[in-house]
Amino acid sequence: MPLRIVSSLSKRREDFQPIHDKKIGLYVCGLTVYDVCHIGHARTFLAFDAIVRYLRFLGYDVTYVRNFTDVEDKIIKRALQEGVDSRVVSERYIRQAEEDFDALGMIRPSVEPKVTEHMGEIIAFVQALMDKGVAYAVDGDVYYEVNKFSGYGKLSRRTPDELQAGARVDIDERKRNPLDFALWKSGKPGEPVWESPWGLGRPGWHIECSAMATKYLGDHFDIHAGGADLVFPHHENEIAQSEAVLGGDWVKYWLHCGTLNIHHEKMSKSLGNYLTIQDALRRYHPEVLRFFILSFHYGSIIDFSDAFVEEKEQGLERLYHVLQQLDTTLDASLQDPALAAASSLSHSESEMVTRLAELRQAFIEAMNDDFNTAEAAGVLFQTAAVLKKYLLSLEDDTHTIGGGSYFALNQGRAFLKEVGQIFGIFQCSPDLLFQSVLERKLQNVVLPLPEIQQMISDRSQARKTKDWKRADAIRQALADHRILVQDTPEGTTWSVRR
RNA sequence: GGCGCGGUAGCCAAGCGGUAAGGCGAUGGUCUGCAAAACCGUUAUACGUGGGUUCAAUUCCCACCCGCGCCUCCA
Repeated sequence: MPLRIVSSLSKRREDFQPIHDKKIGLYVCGLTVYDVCHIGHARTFLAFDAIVRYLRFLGYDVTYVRNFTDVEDKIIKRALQEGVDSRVVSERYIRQAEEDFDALGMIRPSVEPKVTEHMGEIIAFVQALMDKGVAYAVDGDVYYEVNKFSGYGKLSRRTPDELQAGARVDIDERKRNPLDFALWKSGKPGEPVWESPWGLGRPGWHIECSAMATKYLGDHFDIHAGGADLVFPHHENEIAQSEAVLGGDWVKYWLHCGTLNIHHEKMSKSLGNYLTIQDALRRYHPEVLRFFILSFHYGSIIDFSDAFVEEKEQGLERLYHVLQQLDTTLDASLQDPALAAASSLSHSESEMVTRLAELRQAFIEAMNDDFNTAEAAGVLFQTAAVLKKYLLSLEDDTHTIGGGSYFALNQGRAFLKEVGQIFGIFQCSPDLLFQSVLERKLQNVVLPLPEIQQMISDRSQARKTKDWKRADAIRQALADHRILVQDTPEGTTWSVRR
C-alpha cells in the first residue's frame, strides 16, 4: 500500500502524490515566541518531526520549513512589561525553544524563517492583495476583505454566516465585514515598526506564513501542518490570502495535530495548566516523551498525565531490554569472526528472518496509513515478543550461536534500530537509558544515595547469614521510600518504584 | 447557540463494511530463602444509547446522551 494521507481539507484518505516527484515542500506553523514552550507544543512538533523523518525514510527529498513568529502583540506586551525591546523577548524565547527542541531530539528544519527577516516579502504580499482588490487600507491598517473570497470557510467547514453568528468579538466599525482580518497594523509609539506603503506598522498575524512559505516552497506546495487549534482563523486566513494572490489550491495536503489536554482540558498558556518542556525533561527521558507522544495517532487528542507517561516509560524500557539481550548475545558471538558472515539458514532461522521482514513491512504499512505511529508502535512490541521467543529457544544450546542465528538476530536488531530512527528512539545504549530513567526517578526519593547503598549492603550481609527477618525488614524500609530491591545472580540491585 | 472531533476491555489506545493490534494493570507460572525484576501463559460473543441501510456494521446513515475542541490569542 502506498502512502495515504487524510488531509484536513477532504477529511478522506488520499493517495499521497507530491507535486514534484520526489521533492516535498512541508511547512509547519511554528511558535510565536513570547514565552517558554510547554509539552503541548512538543506534542505537535514531535508528531511532525516523526512525519518528516518517515518521508525521508521513504526516500523523499523534504524541504522542511518551520517558522518563528517574532513580531506579535503578546511579544510586544511582554517587552513593555519588562521594559525591554521586543527583540530581547523574542530572541530569548527562540533560543530557549531551540534548546528544548534539541533536547527532545528533534531534527532541525531545513529553514527556520523569522518574520523580522522577511518584511520585504510580507509587504509585497500585502501589496499583491491590494492590487488584486481583495484588501483595503483604513488609517494605516490594511484588511483582507473576506467577502471577495468565495472559498472562505472551506478548511474549517463553516460558512461566513456561521462564523459571524458565534462571534464574540466587538465589531470594528472600520471593517467592511466583521470577519475581515488585519494584514498590516499601524504602529503605536514604542512598538516595533517597519516602513510600508501604508505607513509605519507591522504585519498582522497570518500573512507571515503565506509570505514565508511561498518564498521557501514556491506558489504551491505539498504539505502544510500545524496544531488543530490553528485551523481557524489562522489557516483559513492563510488560504484566503494565498489563493487570492496565487490562484488555485495553495496547499495539496493539510495536516492538523490534535491538542494535548491535561485533566480533560487543553493545555495552554492562557489557562495556566501547562508543564514546560524543561520541567517535563527533568522528569522524563526525551525518548520516553517521544515514545509517549508517538504512541498516539497525530490527529487524536492526548490526555496527559504522569501515570500515562510512566506507562509508556515502562513499555520503552521493556523494548530496550530486548535490545540489551540482543546486544549481549550478538556481541558475545562476534568474538568468532566466522560467525559474523551469513551462512545458509536452517528452517527455523529462515522462518525467523521471514517473520522479521513481515513485521518490518507491517510497520511500514502502519506508517503508510496516514502516519499511524500508534499502530506502528504496536508492531514494535510484536517484534520484541518474536525476538524474545527466539532468544529463549536458543538458550538450550551452549551459549554460542550459529551463523544463521546470528544473521537472524542481527536482522532483528537492525530493524529495531532502523525504525527507531523514525520515532527517534533506541538512540542510546540500553544501560544508559535505564540509568537515565533511574536518575530522574531518584529526584523524588528523599533518602540520600549513600544511605540507600548502606542499607543494601547491610541487607546483603544479613542475607549471607540467612537472617531473612532482618533482610526483609531492610527491604521493607527501603520500599517505604519507594526503593525496590532486586536480588539477581549477579548481586543485589535496586530501582525506584514509579 | 453554531460547527467540528471523539465515546472500543479496569485504564490507555489502534482498527472504520467481513466478524476486535498493541501497551499498562490484573491473574497463573518459571526464577527466588521469600520477593522484585525479567520471561512465558491467560485476560472484550464485544465497540455510548436507540433506530435504519446491507447477505454482513465497531466500521455507513439518522436521532439522542456524554466528553472535548473551535467560533477571541493559542501548537
